[in-house]
Amino acid sequence: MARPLTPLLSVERIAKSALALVDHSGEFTIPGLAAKLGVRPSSLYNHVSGRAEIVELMRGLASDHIHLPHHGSDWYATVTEICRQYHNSYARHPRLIPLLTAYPVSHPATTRMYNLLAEVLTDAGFDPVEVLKAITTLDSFVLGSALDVAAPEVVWTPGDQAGPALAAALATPPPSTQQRSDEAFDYGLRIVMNGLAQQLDAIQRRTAHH
Amino acid sequence: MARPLTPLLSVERIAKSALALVDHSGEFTIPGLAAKLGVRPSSLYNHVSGRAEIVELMRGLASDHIHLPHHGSDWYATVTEICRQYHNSYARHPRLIPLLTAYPVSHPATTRMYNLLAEVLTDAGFDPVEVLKAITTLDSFVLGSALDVAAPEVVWTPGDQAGPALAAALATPPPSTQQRSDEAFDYGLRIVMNGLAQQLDAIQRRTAHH
DNA sequence: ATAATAAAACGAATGGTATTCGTTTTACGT
DNA sequence: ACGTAAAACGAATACCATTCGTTTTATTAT
Repeated sequence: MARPLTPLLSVERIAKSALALVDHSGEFTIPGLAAKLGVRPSSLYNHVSGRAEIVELMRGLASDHIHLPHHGSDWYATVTEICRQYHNSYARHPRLIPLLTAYPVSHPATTRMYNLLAEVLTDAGFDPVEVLKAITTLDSFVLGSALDVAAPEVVWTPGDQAGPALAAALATPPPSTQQRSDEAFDYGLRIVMNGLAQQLDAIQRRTAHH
Repeated sequence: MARPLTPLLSVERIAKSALALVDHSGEFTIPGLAAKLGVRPSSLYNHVSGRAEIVELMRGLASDHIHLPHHGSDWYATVTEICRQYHNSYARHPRLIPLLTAYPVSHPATTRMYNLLAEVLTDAGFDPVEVLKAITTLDSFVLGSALDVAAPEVVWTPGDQAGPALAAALATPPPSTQQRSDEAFDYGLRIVMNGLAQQLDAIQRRTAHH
């Protein structure tokens, strides 16, 4: 087969197909992707440099759905919304997460988010050295929650190893895996945000005292 | 070569060598492990079922370092210590984390930890349905922090993409990656714990009110 | 228009990985 | 002492990612 009139492939088609493949099957292999695209594996290399780049393209597709809020007057609400957006970008593609955690790369959308977080937290009253830790805290929680979506943890099926307290906690039937995970995220985000608000109070009380 | 007087391999030797390999190089391949053990790849299969089992063995080695505290009277201190132990079991082997996130399996040490957490939180006054969410929150944060250790996020090297607020936050030089990560974990854990304490207050105030 | 260039597919080949199987020697239990 | 099973090996299989050379055709420049 020779060069077709209209190209069978494009970077975008490859990326979208790869993401669809991962979303659907959790697998990601070059032959598998090529088959889905009706093409031979080697053809992909005319458009992308290799597997790693395709993973980055998928990261981009997921990240680009992040819609950052405006820097409003209410830091609590703004940060909450940023985290929700960030979380959703992962939660939409749970099976992608293990691929992304393999190696870290900066993506423009992520950097934009960090910048906005830094601004909002700084304006709220956190001093620079705390801003960094606060961002890391939020980032860790969001990332961890994403993994929880991808890998429904032990807790939910501990079988007979569950003690009385854990068994009692598990007694209430989970509506669905998705909803369970969403509710857990909302709850956890509120916990973290309240912790940060409390920390901010402490800072301001300390400052006012001097 | 035939069966040697004293076996060259054992499950334990394989597991420890594999973990040492991952810790040192981040790579984990059967040929690589066999080479490190001075043995041919196929010999490993006389002791373990395959790559997946070796990963689980490594998970076990990491988890077994978890030393759970006694169920003391101070739920805040006890939960904090559990999380610290949990975190350390990951932080000791950062490069192992991506392998573990690939697919989730329950380990006895983890289940024990969940049980203890459920007990302590229940006794502290959380009702069963909240216990589950609280545990998930803590789990997500610890897991996310582990990923942060494994995959130093964008924040720390945003190059010229950093806005003024983020740049200011980054101005203070990090002593070391390890210490930066540890401090961030301590800070975040305090934030989350304070958030939980506040939530508990709200519960108890609500209960007393009725 | 035509000639040169580059794009975009393919097939074949390379090197790496996980795993299986049969073989051999030897340790161990009866 | 003998049979069995352990524990190494080498060879073979079946993937996977990637590279390279070939072919055909679109595009671009003269």
